[in-house]
Amino acid sequence: MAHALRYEQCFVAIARCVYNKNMKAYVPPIVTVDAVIFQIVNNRLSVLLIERANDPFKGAMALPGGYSAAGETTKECLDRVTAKKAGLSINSLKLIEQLYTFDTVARDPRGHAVSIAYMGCGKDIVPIESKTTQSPGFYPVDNLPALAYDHAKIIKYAHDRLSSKITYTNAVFSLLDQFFTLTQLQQTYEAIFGRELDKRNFRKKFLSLGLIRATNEYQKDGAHRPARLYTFNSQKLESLARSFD
Amino acid sequence: MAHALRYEQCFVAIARCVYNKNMKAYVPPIVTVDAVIFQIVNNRLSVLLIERANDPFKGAMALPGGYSAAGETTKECLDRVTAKKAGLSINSLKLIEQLYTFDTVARDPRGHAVSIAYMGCGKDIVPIESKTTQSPGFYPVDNLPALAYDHAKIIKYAHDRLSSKITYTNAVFSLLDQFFTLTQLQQTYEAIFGRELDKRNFRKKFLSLGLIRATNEYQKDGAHRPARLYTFNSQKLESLARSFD
DNA sequence: ACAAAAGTGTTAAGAATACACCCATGT
DNA sequence: ACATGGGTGTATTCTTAACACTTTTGT
Repeated sequence: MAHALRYEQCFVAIARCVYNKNMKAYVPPIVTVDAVIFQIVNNRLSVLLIERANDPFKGAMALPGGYSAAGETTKECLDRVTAKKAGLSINSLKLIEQLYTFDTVARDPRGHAVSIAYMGCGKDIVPIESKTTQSPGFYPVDNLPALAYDHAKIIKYAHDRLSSKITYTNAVFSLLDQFFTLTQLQQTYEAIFGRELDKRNFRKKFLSLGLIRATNEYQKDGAHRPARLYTFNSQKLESLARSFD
Repeated sequence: MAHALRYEQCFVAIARCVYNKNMKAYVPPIVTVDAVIFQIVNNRLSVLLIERANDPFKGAMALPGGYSAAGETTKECLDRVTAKKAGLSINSLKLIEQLYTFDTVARDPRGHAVSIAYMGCGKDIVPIESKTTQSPGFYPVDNLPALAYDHAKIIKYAHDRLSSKITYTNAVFSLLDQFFTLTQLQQTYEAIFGRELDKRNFRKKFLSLGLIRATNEYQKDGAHRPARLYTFNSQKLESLARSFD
């Protein structure tokens, strides 16, 4: 009975969605979420992938994602599915934002799916494996394996968004430790842009933006002069006075 | 029987979405689309609104929008609902792009709805009224009536997107006629930014971008010197070499 | 002493800003 | 002739881009 009631509620929900073109009843599209989670690994921009446990695309690498249910926001849904499949909570990220909603009818072989993609960034993210995780791991974006669905396109979209985001906001903070050297900062930009920047110009310009401040700490890191550590004035996303690069 | 079969298919669709947290069955969220359609009216940025025919928010002004069904892309859905409720096809727009997906659980009083918002721009758009249209009209964004749902927030989001879009792309073309004067171009920027620009600097900079070319035509428009007409080299969205303003 | 990365300044070219008058037309 | 909006240039400041050597440390 309780079940019957719920199914009736489903019917009500569907009935609202029904659209009578050509007198045919339509079902609502399935809503899924997908996460593009970046971090810097060995000075390379890398993205979190899992290995699909089931068909379709069983065995292929894919972004962590899953079905959304009514009553949870898509962000809550995202947290649930990344925790389950990739062993990490989006709360451990320093930045998470909605990217784009991908909706080609033929996208998912099982039927029409609307996928709301999010982009997240963090530092020193380590997936915690469990019975439900599917071999999560980070893969450099410039050398990705074959991917399920249209996930290669989604990753490219996220990478493009991140590239432009770091030019007009302080979004790099999300890929760095709280304290970092100017070289680490520059290498993060270079990893995302995929090209080298001039050291003197980079430092001059970045310091002039007033986003970061020097600390009195130094990082000793081998047989060379120690590097001064800097920190962001704000760990929240802010727009730059003038855009970068 | 045919109906029973379809409902079964619905169940299958829902069953895929069911998520058993706390052993409760969940229904998928409802997917809707909303259109933020801009045009310049009397040198003011204006947005297309309809008057809601039904509850909730019956009688209030709202963005045209409606339920998405499986088997159509969200853009196809958008075209269908704007044609029905506002009497215009999105094909009559010079620009249409997906904005953001709004998904707060409490957004729609009827239940959890995920709304995929699109932004469109055009010139000389005239809604064609029919039995299904709901008093469509354009309202200046700086003087909007009370709006249903969270549509005020969606319009602000679209306006912000448009403001930044015209600084790093040639997107203004979508709000202008094929041939236009530099004053019209400047007024379009001013209407979107909500502030005045210097005439000489504006012209110098815009012409230096190489996006438009002068024609040999002039627009005579009253008791003053006729204005030269210009045209965009491309009517497709392109990025600017350096950003504007 | 040497290897390795950190740190630092100048010059030249280009872009942004501020600002005021003459031009062509219709009445 | 006058009212109206169209059209134009210069000087200053700021920003960008190109470019090479010295400093500090560990071995």
